[in-house]
Amino acid sequence: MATKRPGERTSPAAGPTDTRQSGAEIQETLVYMQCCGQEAPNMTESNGHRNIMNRHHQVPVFVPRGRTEAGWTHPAAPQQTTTPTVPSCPVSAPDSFRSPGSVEMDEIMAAMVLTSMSCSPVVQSSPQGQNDPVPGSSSGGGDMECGGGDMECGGGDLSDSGSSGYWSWDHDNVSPSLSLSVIEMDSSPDEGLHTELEQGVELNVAKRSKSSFRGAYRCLWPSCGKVLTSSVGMKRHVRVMHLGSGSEQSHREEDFYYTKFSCKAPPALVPALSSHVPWASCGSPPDPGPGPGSCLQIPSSTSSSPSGSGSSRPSSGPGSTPGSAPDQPSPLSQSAPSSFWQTDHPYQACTPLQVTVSCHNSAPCCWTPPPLTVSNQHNHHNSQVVRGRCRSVSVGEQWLQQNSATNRLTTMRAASPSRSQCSFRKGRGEAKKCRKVYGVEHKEQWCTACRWKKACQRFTD
DNA sequence: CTTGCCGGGCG
DNA sequence: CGCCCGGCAAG
Repeated sequence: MATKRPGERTSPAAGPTDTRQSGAEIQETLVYMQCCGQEAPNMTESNGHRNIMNRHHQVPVFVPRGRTEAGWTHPAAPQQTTTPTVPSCPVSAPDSFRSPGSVEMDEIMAAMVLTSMSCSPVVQSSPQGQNDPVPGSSSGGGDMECGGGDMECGGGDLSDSGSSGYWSWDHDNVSPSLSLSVIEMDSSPDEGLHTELEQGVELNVAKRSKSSFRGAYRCLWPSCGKVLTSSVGMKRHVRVMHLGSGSEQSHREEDFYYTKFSCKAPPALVPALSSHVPWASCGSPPDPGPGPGSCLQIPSSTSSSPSGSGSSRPSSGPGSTPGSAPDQPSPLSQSAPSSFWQTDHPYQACTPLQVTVSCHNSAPCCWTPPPLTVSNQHNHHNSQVVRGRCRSVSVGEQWLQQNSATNRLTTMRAASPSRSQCSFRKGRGEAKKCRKVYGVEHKEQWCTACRWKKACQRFTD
């Protein structure tokens, strides 16, 4: 587990997908970055390994586009005097470790990279993608390179942390979203359904992100459905109510626990969708839909990706790509989830096993095994992924439980009549047997089998 | 407890 | 084999 090739995972992170970066955006990014920069030290403290990354961008990875919310920063860095609210004066942050100028450059670079990363996990596989977005940076190629280097380093660090923190991302501050990437990559089989859905989702998300729409934020925490209009507020809510204000990580993780949804879409949908995700991810991950996908999966993935760690930073999560998924335009979201569920389970239950198990008798025996097998198979498929998920993180688990995906499965197992040793003994047939027909008194009229206490030959079922 | 039968033993 | 029966499982 320990070491993983940082380069592979992390560096590629940058996503070509999201290239649209206007000057304005950049500026915004800058602002945030700097704000973060200040924070960085604090955050870093907890995880020694991340230093490198932090230096350049401890950023909340996702840079809120289009809207500058002062709020974004404050939770993290209260001490900070300079209010980022005004995007126009990025330089204002005096605290940064380096001279403003250099910092600026690096930060910009970092920001871009991160931004891109957050947007498209897909990219992970293609390192080149990273650069794509960068071009925008007027600054210098040289910096670019540096940035890349840093990224890599960062990646390494991250991954390391990831490895160690597999079971508890809390430790490393590895946010759930990270896992996403992993899942996506690992997971294999995709079913048409899933794919379709995902595609749809993707599209929707894309649309959404492009067109800044106004929405509300809904807390995804299991039993909490709180809806707030401001992301800041939601973050705060999550942090305070669910994460506990104390933890530093919470700053970044809040993002995962809430989702943005458009006013149109009924909040209810949101949770549903997200809840499904877990399973969905199992089935179809491949399509790493950019940010969006990630958003959806986040909860579940959280747990799953142990190593995943690094690349997709927490950031991107829902927050930045806000809406992440949930609020899709109704139709999709609606259909998707429900279908997921229904399809899913039945499917699981029946599919594999029936085939696998050879039933001599039509009887119960056959049925029994299936569930078990199924579940197992399922797990195997995603092996790590699934397991990780299950085990892992609180949130993920909670989600799962909530949705009872797990529960159902479990239940199935338990419930499944483990008649076990199918002795093939015929259950009591409905047909009357000689004994019943003729009665004990007329034993002589019974068929020989019956007389011999064997299976009745006269009235076979 | 009653039934239906499997598994075996005996001749 | 033909006959019987001990014993188990389902109802």
